Amino acid sequence: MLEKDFRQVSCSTCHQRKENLLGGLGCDEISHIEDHKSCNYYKKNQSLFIEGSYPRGVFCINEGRIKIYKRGNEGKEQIIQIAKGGDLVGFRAMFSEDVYKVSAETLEECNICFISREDFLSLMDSNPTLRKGIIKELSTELADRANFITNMAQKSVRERLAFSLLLLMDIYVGEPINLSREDMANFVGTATETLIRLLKDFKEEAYIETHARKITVLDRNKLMSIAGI
Amino acid sequence: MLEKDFRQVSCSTCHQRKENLLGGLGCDEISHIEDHKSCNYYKKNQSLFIEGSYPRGVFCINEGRIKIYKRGNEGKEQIIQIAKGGDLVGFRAMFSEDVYKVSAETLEECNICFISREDFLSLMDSNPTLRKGIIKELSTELADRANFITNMAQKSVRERLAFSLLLLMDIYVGEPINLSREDMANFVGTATETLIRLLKDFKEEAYIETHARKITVLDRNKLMSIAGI
DNA sequence: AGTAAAAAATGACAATCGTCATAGAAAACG
DNA sequence: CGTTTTCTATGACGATTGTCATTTTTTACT
Repeated sequence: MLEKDFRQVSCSTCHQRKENLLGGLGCDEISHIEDHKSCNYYKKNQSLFIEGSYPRGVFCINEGRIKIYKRGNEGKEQIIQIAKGGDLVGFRAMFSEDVYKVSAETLEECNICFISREDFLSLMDSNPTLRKGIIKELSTELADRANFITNMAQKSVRERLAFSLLLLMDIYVGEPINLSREDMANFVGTATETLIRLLKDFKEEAYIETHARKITVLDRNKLMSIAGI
Repeated sequence: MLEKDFRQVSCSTCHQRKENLLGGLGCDEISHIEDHKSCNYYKKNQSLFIEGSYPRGVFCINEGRIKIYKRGNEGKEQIIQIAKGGDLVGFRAMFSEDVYKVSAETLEECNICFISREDFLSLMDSNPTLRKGIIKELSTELADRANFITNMAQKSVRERLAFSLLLLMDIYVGEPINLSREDMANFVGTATETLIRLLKDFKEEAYIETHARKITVLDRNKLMSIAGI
């Protein structure tokens, strides 16, 4: 449970910022953001933005996890990415000068700051380090997605589930993976029933254990060999 | 068939350049590239770069088409993108300061210019228009790939084939689509045999016609409704 | 042009996976 | 604390799709 006074976060002391794309900012730049940003508390399952709307700025996650997803034709979500504390979200659409092509929604309680489009773009104009960081981030994500596409096309659901569990371990560091079965299925790219059946297999083979919806990985190496990495 | 004298292309008169990311360059910048770039003729099925190697610059396609692909664990290719005349290729890995995560190979005879990493990066430092163009391009491609992932996860092979044929129409403008069945299958993300069977269905339903390996779309609207767009 | 090699096409078959229906467990809520 | 609702789990079944084997067509090469 998040503290109430957590809701107003200071950029200058934010430990998340020091590790992320905004880590290289100067004091004056930070205080400028500090004065202009807004900081909000979000409940679980709240929407940050939806496909088709115009971006007005970027979201900087201080605490909590969110899903970035796209809806297919029948309305089914495909989760493209799960972002966590420290991640910047929603800047891609801003650069493409177009509407959002994906939606974002909190998976749990979150504290999230918001920096306006104008502030962020002017920061990028004046700060080459930030600029390079952003370009590098975009490029790295493109490579990740090429990999995601290849996995989708060539791996079985079982292999993709093993792969996804390993990815989720890096998102839920030190804690059990805590996603609804439907969200997990939409991340792996399968039907909820199929996902549940395969989780059961993994449980019986003792690669994972579950407590209610929470999943703990017991045999990381085995999952890696199933995932083919 | 490409003319021999096509092989040395001048940037200042290049009609491709005027339409692409390098369209906003100044005269001095162009002449600098002109002096430093190299220009090469490639045969069909020649490699531009492969996964795992370090990028030394960017490729600017003057004429011809190339495939960008990633190999899955069993060695099967997944085609991520097909680039054509005017496209810049291979700059993502350069920005991520890492090895290529994909490979590139010509699909036909090509004329391709090469600009070194140093030249290109310094051009980006000095030219804000180019920089913005690159960032926009990266962002747009990220959105495209989110869509690609969703299609892979949620559409049937038949739907993906219809979708792919529509994409290929934009790559083979005014000419029939000319890809090997294996490459098409690796683009759609299916087995070659399955692809051939579905092409046969489309042929029998008169949505396409084929002459040898070449495919002409007859009923664009029908394909759109199958693809779900 | 003629032959060799590669690519495309077809057939048969099995398995993965999605869908629908329903039961059971957990969570939410007054 | 019990009731409602949501989520998870399981069963049955069929369709889509991948694999292997083989034939036919096209392309490449001398």
